[in-house]
Amino acid sequence: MLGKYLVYNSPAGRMSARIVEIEAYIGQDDPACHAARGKTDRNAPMFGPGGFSYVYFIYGMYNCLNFVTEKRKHPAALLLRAAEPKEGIDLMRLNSPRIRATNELLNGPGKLCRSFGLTTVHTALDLTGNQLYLEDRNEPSVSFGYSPRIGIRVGADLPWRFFDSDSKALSRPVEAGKTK
DNA sequence: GTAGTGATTTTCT
DNA sequence: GAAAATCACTACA
Repeated sequence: MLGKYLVYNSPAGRMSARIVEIEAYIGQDDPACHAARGKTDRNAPMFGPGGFSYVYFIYGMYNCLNFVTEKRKHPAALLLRAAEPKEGIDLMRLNSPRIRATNELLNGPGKLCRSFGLTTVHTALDLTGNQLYLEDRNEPSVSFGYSPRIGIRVGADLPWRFFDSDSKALSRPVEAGKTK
């Protein structure tokens, strides 16, 4: 998924961004995964088939966007943490007026959803539709790195965060010795 | 430039 | 009633 393009045809216009940072949340054995304690109203999309969105509300102000990856009854998702704005940058600025640098419009899971205008009404969308989807533009493979996941209190020892180590739009600096 | 802390509300126990 | 897959502001160097 790293290096692919996220496209969102919003009511206000088309926006797209190159994905540069993701985290994996896999199954009921992963203590940090929302699905670890069973199915609830919130995490229900993860228990459905792959290829759907999962948006959840967190910390009273922010939303985070995930892509469901596995088949039915096998909860797993990728959290989109950061991306480089490509199209619709003006629209993103309207949603995040306090952010000045273009590279900072999408460099965090909360900011990514805010700049795109995504909320929980966008959860469980079919990613093969024409509203929210991925595009593979066949760009050269990226130099990627990995690190422990960020912002969680359990399962933080698993190195399931992956990022494009050449990007200037990461949510955290590249740590020494972590690139491949 | 980095480090520390308040904001704010849904969701689950 | 407490915690949460976060962000932005403030203080200080």
